[in-house]
Formats: sequence, C-alpha cells, structure tokens
Amino acid sequence: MRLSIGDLGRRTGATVQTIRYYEKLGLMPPPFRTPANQRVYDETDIQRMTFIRHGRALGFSLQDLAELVALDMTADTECTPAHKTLRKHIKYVRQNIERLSLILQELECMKTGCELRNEKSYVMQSLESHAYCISEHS
Amino acid sequence: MRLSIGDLGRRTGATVQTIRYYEKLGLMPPPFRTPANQRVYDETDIQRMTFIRHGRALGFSLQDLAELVALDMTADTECTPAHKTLRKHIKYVRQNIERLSLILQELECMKTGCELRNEKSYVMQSLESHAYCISEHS
DNA sequence: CGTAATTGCTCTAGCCACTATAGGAACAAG
DNA sequence: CTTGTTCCTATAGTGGCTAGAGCAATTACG
Repeated sequence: MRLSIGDLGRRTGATVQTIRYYEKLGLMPPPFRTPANQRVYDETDIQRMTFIRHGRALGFSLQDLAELVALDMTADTECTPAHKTLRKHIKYVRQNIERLSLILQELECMKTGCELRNEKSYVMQSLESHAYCISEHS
Repeated sequence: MRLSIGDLGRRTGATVQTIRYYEKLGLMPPPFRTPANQRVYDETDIQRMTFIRHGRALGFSLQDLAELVALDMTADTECTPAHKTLRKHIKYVRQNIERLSLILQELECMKTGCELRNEKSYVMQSLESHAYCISEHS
C-alpha cells in the first residue's frame, strides 16, 4: 500500500502541512520518496499518525507524544514511563476541568447579576472587582 | 498616586513585559512619562489592568477584552453587547469542560487497562486504536 | 496527446498571549 | 560614588499549527 501525503492526511484527519510539520519535529520518520521527490507512506505511518492524532485529541503535548513514540520503539517491556506520562496528563486534565468549572461558576454569577439588574456595566463592574479573582496558574 | 510600571505589575499580578505588551496592542492607554521617559500610572490604570487580568483569568481573549474595554468607554447604556460576549464565552467554557471530561474518561480507561494487564504498551495500543477517538474541533 | 486542475514540493511568515534576551539608561540605597 | 535594581526599546522565541508564494509533478478529461 503506497499512500501520498494527501492520502495519509485523509485517513488520519490531519492536514498535509501538519504531517510535514511532524516530520520536521522528528515525530514522524522521514518517509521514502518517489524519484520525483514525493513522499510515500504505508500502514505503519497510518498507525503512527493515528497514535499522534489521538494523543493530541486527548491533549498530550507533542513532546509527550515524542517520548511515548520513542518508548514504543524500544524493546523495553517496562510500562512505567508511559504510565507516568499518563498519570501526569490525567492530573493536568483534572486540574483544567476544575479551573474551568470555577470560571464557569463566576461567569454565570455575572450573567445572573447582569440579567437581574439590567444595568449597563454589570459585566464591567464584575471584571473590575477582585471579588472572585481566580489565578490562572494554580 | 504615581506608580511605576513595576508597581502596577505588583498590584495587578502582571509582569512588566505584559503591561507593555497590552499597551502595544492598545488594550492599555499610553501612560504619561517622566522627563526621563519612564511610564507613570495611577488608579485608573490599576482598574483597567485589574479588569483585563481578571478577564484573562476567566479565559476571555484579548480581543474580547479590547471590545469590552471599548464598550466601557462609550457612554452607551446598552448592556447587550457585553452580555452577548459573556454568553458566547460561557458557551465556550462549557464546551471545553465537556470535551475535557470525555478526555478524562478515556484517559482513566487507559490507566485502568494498563494497571489490570500490566502489559508494556497498553497505553500505546490504546492510542493507536480509533476506539474512543475524540475530535479536537467539535 | 494536450491541457487544465489538482496535488505535491520547499521556504517563509503569521496566529495567540506571552516570555526572554540584549544592550543600554535611570534611579534608590548605602 | 558605587552598586544593585529597575526601567527603556527592540528583537526573537514558545507551541501547534495554518496560510501563502512560487514552482514541479501528477491526474482527469476531451
């Protein structure tokens, strides 16, 4: 099975530029080329791209995914490093959910306040006050 | 009250560079300068910065905030435009929470699977499969 | 077989919201 | 008067793409 870069993109939901970008970063291996210099991919590449896209959809960074891909390449039977990345990421996602939930609460307070009072700048006043101030990096 | 840019930063939790960046974008007005060209701020600027930082902590984009700041400047008694931005942003935050919750579910499935089987690459296999594939842009 | 549309190639620049660095000028403390 | 901190401008880098220029190769159709 010989796939062009466009085919690979269609099969994995990535754009052509994204695939080339991953190659430049070393996330995708440099593929074979036709005599006319066009990239040729196969099943292995579909698998690898699927892995990366799926990981991205789950919010892993490209760096995390590079490490996971590297682990996958080694013959090591150890699960721990991948598992560690996974746990780290779960924690990160949980914290994001919590943070966004607090934000949502406050936004809805603002909305209710605005609707009740029907004053011009209740949104403005809310934003000016420190009342519910949430730090972004905690 | 005359504040240096560093003072303003300390009072509002922003770095000096961030304040200058906001000025460059037009989010903060160009402040007065000492004869030696150093920026001088006052209470109004604290208010404005607090507004912006608070908005950022709630996830509003700088563009949204620029619009809200502009609204605040006009004498218009209309609440609707700000309210509309607010509703749009609430929707956006809600969608993000939902998306992250799905992601978390899948990550925890992976974790459980990995712990049960204690196989090397359960994480890898999970990522290679399309099983729970979540699209990032929906 | 010729041509037009599509896809491919490389390289560069742009997006967002900052952050960091360089190289210098001004200011505050001892 | 020196030392250390803060300030100034300007530029470049971050992550994860996306968009464009300008050209080569391939594919579809008459």
